[in-house]
Amino acid sequence: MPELPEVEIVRRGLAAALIGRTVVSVDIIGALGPRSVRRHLAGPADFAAALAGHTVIDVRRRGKYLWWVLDGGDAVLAHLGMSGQFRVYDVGCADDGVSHHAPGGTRNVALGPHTRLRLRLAGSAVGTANRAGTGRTAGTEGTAAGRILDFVDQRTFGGLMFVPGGAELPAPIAHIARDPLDPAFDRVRTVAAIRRKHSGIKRVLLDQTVVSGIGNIYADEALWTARLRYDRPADSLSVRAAGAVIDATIAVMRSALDQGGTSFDALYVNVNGESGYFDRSLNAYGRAGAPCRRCGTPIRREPFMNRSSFFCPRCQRRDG
DNA sequence: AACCACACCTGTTCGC
DNA sequence: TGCGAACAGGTGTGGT
Repeated sequence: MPELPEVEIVRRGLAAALIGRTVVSVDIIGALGPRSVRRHLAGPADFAAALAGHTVIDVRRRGKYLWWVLDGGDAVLAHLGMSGQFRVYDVGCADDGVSHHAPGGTRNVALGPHTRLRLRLAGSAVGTANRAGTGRTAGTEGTAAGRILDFVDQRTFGGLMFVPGGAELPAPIAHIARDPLDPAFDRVRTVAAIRRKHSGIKRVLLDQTVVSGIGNIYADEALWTARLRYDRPADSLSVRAAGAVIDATIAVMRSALDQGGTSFDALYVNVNGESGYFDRSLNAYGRAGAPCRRCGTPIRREPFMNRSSFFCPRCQRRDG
């Protein structure tokens, strides 16, 4: 499931693939395609029309949301939900792609069963990638190349919307707190916010208005590292303990980022369809019955918030 | 105001 | 063999 590290991998892939490119067309695919733009209240046709003709100038992220900054200061806001993917394909010259034979204008890339949106982009990235000594000029590679961007989403929890004037921070996510990997993340304020909550610490870590980007997997991993059980009251934590939890989220998410993210199944892949490897490093999540890597006690799984919590019943304590 | 339960959604797996 | 239940879980909403 995509949490912050996975979304950041996708953001980097999108930045490389989209910046400097112009949206030529937007196709909304199949009966479920409109669901992927359901949060765009003006409707699918309006979404497609609003986006066409715009050039992408940046791709940014906050927590699990990412957005494309468009020329003119508008934005396309996206969330992967549980199973959303962006996939990038080069399809040769855009000019010879205008004779659309297959539905959706596909020339040589088949539509997958869960493809909800297909964008066609033209133009090439210009500018900063050009480095002295490479012997290449930025913009040469891929000039006039056509590129396809598919939004694929099996469970349709994800989606895109066009946000006028949303370049700096799209209004629909103004309530989302900064994430721990944000350079402007305020650790002191976040620790204080955590310690004001009477809920269990895991519930607080999953509250995107307190700190964003953390989902079920990395919450369990951070709590294992900090030796806290999921239901430990947040307002019972010392400043030091709450800080340790935050530091643990940072460490585990940075580590996952270094390994390309966590993949349990085909639901998370990068823009080239490749999986990450962090699942081999997990200490708690998905390890029910397996020995705790610290003390050997079998990891326990308990239902929690319509999902599962994994923890070591011996070295993760509810009481301080 | 703070907190909590639940709906939303599809494909896979499991038990009967 | 077939079928329904359980499960995966991030987010927004509405109720307490």
